[in-house]
Amino acid sequence: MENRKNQEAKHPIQVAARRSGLSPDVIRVWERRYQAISPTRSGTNRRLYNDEDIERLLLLSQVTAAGRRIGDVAGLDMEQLREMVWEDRSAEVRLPAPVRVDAGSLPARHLSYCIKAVSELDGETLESSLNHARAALAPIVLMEQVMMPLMHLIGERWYTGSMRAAEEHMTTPIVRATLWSLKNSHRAEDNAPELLVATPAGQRHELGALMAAVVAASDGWRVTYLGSDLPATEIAAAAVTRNVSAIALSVTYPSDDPAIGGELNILTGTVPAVVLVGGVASAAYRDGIRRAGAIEVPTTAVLRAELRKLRASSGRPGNGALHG
Amino acid sequence: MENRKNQEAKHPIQVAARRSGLSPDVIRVWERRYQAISPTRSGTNRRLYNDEDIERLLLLSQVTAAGRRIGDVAGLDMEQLREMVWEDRSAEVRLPAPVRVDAGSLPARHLSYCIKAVSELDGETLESSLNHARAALAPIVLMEQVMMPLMHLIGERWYTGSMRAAEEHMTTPIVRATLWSLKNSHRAEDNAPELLVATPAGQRHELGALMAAVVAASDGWRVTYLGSDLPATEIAAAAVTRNVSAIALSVTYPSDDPAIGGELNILTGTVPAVVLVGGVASAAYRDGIRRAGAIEVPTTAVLRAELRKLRASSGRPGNGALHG
DNA sequence: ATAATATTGACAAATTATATACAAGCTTGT
DNA sequence: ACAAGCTTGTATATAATTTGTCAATATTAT
Repeated sequence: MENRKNQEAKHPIQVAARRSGLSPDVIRVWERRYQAISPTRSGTNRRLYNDEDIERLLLLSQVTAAGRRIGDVAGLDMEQLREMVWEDRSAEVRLPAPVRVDAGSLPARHLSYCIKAVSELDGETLESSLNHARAALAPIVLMEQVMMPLMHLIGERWYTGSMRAAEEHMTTPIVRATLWSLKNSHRAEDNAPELLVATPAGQRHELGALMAAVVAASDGWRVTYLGSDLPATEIAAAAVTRNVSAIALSVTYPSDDPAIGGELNILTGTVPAVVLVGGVASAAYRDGIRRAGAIEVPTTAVLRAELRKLRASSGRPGNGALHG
Repeated sequence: MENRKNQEAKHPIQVAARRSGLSPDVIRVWERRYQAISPTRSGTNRRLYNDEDIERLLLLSQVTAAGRRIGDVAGLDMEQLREMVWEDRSAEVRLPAPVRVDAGSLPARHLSYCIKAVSELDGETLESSLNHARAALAPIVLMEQVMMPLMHLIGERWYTGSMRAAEEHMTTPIVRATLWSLKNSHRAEDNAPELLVATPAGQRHELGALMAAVVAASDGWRVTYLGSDLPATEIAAAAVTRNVSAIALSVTYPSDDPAIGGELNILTGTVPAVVLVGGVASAAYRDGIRRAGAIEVPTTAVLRAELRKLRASSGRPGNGALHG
């Protein structure tokens, strides 16, 4: 689907405009003044763009949105433009911080109650155990030292055969509901920065994404939560609609197929927002993440740090990239 | 859906207009000017469209709505049109269409607030709208006249291209959380009958299952909720562990593969519990349900009736007066 | 008979192309 | 710092083209 660019397909200027985010006027004037593209013409003199023309327009709209002048970049070839987009993105990329794990006794006690309830398929008790833990522990501790070990342990026992899938299926909605109410216990202020949280296509486990949502909400962000298994084009569209300054993705399946990289490229290529990627499998995609100009966020602590950095430097860099 | 195209069925132009969203005038002029379709004629010269003609008209209306000119695309074949629709939908970054709703009854008014919030991807407002509706309406009314129409409408608009998948993905977790808290607002008594609620393997939409859980919980059942996409063997194992007297399943995808029937047979064959099957696609599995000895539950009202019958026949005596 | 459909012709609205103008934001030179 | 000039997106005007809608008339359906 990706290398299948159909060079024959000719698109009218309206389609080129919608896909690139530029207005037809700008497309025409870029052609006239700088020969930025050279569409063919129909029998009645209408401009016809092929897929490469449109990709070029998209690249040009990105580099100009990054502050460059159209007159300076109109003559560059595709490869130079692509490289320039990457450079502009990776200017924001920073290296992640180390990780730390702790095994305390109080969280461990709560965890053991939860495990007991799970092994008896007792949803009611699991729910009240989690609520007790929630009252006794800080949200981060609850998530990192109760919920995450709980899910991990269930998965492990399922793998070794001492637990069934049913246990995991009973636990997930309950943990999910607890996370949701945790997230909702924070009310975003009117001028709060906007964050999109989702799980890319093919990734169906959403607890990691919900934890990211909780972290962000507790840090004052307004979070739009899009759940799991959403194609990059949809995430991009939502990001434009909400005009978010950052997107957080959670990945849990490591995959031999580097499609996640392709999805990431779509995102970083079409949306003027910082893309953060976390989840237990994020390390497996490290190269793709870096290449796409996204930021790897291995832990909730790093996520929080990156969010704070973003908020501090929030000059709203890509504010006018796409006009309405 | 796919092999069910009846090539014999001939529809008058009014039907073609309704289904494609085009006016009869436009359909005729597209035929006259561009030979976009070639309907057969009746003995008295009326145009007669078959299902493929109508699908073609629908595709053409979609690609023109995406900015293409009818003169450019009228000659393409079905496959090219389908691909074009797909490409346009995924390449476009903006939200397609406006919304309009009419306010009538009380539930309809709540629904219209929800729809507005959804179309603006405003999760916060959607959530508070649902909470208002929850406070103002009975749970059954909330589910059947607000939540279900809302999800249905979103699906419909996604199908016609005026909404994106992102809207649905934002809405589902919020509706789900509301249902969950609805379910948790009922506390089961110690001697309450036990019910298992899940979605069989391959069925990933869990909202219907959650509604069943709410109905049962509000009727005094202790509900163990197992979420979505769970193989029958797992459901059976959980049913034995919890010693439930009934299992409620929700199916939303109709499938040519009668595997659901096989799954049902596993359940009814291994577990001494009544199996109830509901959900928007339950009618499609009617034969398999009946053959497996399960009960089809087309509506929440029927579900409630069946649950009460079960409780009256096998439940504890002296527990009859819970509520009316 | 009233309503719907078919045919033809015409027309208005929308889109497009081209050229020109203009305003806001920069460089640059002093 | 300030003015002049350049850059760049947007707006206007005009002509050509495309496209949706309407009107008039004849035929058919209910």
